[in-house]
Amino acid sequence: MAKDKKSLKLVEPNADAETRIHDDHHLSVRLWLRMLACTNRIENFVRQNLQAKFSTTLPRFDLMAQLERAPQGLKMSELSQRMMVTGGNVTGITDGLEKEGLVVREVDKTDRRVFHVKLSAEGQRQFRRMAAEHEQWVIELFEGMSMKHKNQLVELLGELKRHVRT
Amino acid sequence: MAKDKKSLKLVEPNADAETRIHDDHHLSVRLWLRMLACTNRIENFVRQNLQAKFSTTLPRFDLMAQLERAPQGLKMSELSQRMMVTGGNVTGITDGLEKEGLVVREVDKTDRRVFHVKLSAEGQRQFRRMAAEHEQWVIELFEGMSMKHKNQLVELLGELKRHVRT
DNA sequence: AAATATTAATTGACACCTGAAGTACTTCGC
DNA sequence: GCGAAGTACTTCAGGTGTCAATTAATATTT
Repeated sequence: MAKDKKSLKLVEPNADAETRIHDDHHLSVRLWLRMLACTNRIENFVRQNLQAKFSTTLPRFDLMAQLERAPQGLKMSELSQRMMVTGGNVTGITDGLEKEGLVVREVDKTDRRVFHVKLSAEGQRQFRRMAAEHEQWVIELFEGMSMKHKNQLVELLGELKRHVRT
Repeated sequence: MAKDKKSLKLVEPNADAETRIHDDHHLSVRLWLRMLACTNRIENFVRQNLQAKFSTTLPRFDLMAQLERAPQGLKMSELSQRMMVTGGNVTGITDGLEKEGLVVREVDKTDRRVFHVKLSAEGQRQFRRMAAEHEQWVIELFEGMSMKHKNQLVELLGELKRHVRT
């Protein structure tokens, strides 16, 4: 049952658009699941290594990494923001690191509500050792991929990050 | 102190290679951090919505999603593999869902160690409602990005996923 | 200055997650 | 058949994560 040309012109563009939209939606979910799978694998690998070689955890490492880049110290709220976790969580991790002497809470002179969290000398030493290894693990994980493709990924993820703001 | 041509030929290519390698290493870490930032944002968004609109959590949703695609049921170990989490964890999440009647554990006829976990009728109903909304959230999050770029991302992440195989 | 609102950090309840140890069952090798 | 090895799942301790409520200090309003 062939349709005449007029009918085709009216109907098919809509059908195509719908197909395109449907594919696009499917594509978004597919993309999200694939992203999740990749990060999970890498995260698991890094976490296992941190545990096996340094008896520490990813959140502890992450917190120390933030502090290493901020020698003047960071407020609890700043850590919370940068680590993208809630404040209560930061309290717990900081407590643990402080108990082990890797981190110190310094009181603010003018606002007694805030702490400036800093790496201790021991914390710096330990972090540097871990960071060097950590970099190797990441390099190893990504070594199968060409620099060109890595650059493309960084670029596309940057775009995504901007769109996902808030 | 100028070096002669022979010396230059020997040394400079190495220097360039080292620079390139260093950039490449830096790039890998940069890429990893950016990936992590993206997935964290999306994950937080989805988790908050699941909590607010369905009073459930991402792991529960994830487990149900796995079961929905496998009407014949999945063993605990299969769930563990597919969700990329440990077995002990799956036990806990399944316990919770079973207690709420969304999931059932059926014993295997021939091997009394294994369970076949399935969605209950109620579980299927509830999951379908959640899945429809979930898809909308994901589409919304990715809507700023062109289909072409999404396809590129899927492609590149697929390559990465293959390389990261344990 | 006193009342009110806002902000920084902590606490507590609950869910997740891992790794290691434990239980129950099946299979292997003789 | 029978004991050892292996497999499927659970349990437990400890760290991570959320949200909501709380405490303490600072800012604002009147």
